[in-house]
Amino acid sequence: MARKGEHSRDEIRLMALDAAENIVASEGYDELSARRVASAIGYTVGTLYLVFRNLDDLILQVNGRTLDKLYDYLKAAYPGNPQGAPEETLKALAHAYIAYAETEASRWNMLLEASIRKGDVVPEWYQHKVNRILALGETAVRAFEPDETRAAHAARVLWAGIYGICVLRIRRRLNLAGGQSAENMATTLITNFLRGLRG
Amino acid sequence: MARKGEHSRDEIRLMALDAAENIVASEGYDELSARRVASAIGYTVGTLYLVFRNLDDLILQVNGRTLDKLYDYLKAAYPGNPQGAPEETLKALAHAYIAYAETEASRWNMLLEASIRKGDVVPEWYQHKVNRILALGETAVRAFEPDETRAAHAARVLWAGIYGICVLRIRRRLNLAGGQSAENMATTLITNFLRGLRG
DNA sequence: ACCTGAACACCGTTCAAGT
DNA sequence: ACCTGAACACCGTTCAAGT
Repeated sequence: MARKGEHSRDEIRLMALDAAENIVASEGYDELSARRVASAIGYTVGTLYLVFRNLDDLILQVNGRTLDKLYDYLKAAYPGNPQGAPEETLKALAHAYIAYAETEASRWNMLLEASIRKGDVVPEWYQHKVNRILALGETAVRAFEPDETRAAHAARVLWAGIYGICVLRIRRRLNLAGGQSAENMATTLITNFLRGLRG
Repeated sequence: MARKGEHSRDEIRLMALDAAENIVASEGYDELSARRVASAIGYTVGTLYLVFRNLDDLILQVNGRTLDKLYDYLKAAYPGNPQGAPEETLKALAHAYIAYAETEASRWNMLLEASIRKGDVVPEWYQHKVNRILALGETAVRAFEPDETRAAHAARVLWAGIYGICVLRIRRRLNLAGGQSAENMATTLITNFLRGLRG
């Protein structure tokens, strides 16, 4: 199939990431394997290990792209001027986050599945992508909590809450009670938390 | 090894669940496999499939036992009379939940790892065990929200928040900022949410 | 230099065959 | 009746060998 020098190392890398995303999107995370990615791009498994450290590395890089897409998605939902109505801004952000987790369920689920092998640490570039997303909410929270450290703390707590709701939704653990939607739960969370923060 | 009739079907079942818990506790969820469980109890893999539908079924049953243990653990931390100070009760519950997730990290992580194969539904007995845990918080929330439906909703939102914090902790995604502990985050969440609920 | 192909040590699941 | 053992169709990862 693929002959020598037909694709650069970076081309192979991008082809592999695309292929991985397609497999996960169409058949689910469980169907993702190094062998399947390799055959999808017309290379042997061995080749993948010239480009990625291992399968976890490939997954981490797919997740990096997902975090970028999520960031863009949230930015688009961000209603212009945060000075206007910070509470509405936060709700819009949360609902956009939930909408992304839902419409791109396989991709978002992959963020959750990615396990950190013991000893490994989340790389710095990955942390950066996460922090950029958190920063979106932080700005809005500062309207309620001027102290920067406390605002950062509060924003993270809120985000963890929305995150928990999404995990329960994606893991299908939310049909426990009277079918409350993730959106309703997020609204309840934000409304009460911010009212409490105001004093 | 094991000869005919040496153990009843139910004995084999319990031996397998114990063995699975030991493997996960000592070597992590990734090391759990049907073959390893089988050899740990001195039977062939095939035997496991006489007792369990498949590996996911085995995992689900281990998780059922974990939910029971978690329930007992939370009950023990429950400070007697909820009439006394409901906010303290909720904080005690949340901190106990976090403490369990931390001290029994491998077990709690397994609850999260268990994926619902598409088409499958969480069985009724499992739902029941989850609901029993949620009910603990619900009672305390009713002091702030007399309406039963709304109290149930609020309790679930709070629980989802604590859950999210625990997921982030277990997935090692919490060392993002100034090392805020899960306990601090839970306290912030509960304090503000309840203050908001009060009006 | 770049990639292959086979090997190693594993998987989950099934089921004819043995005791 | 109860359990085995081998088979099937897969894994992740490595690395000598080919072009």
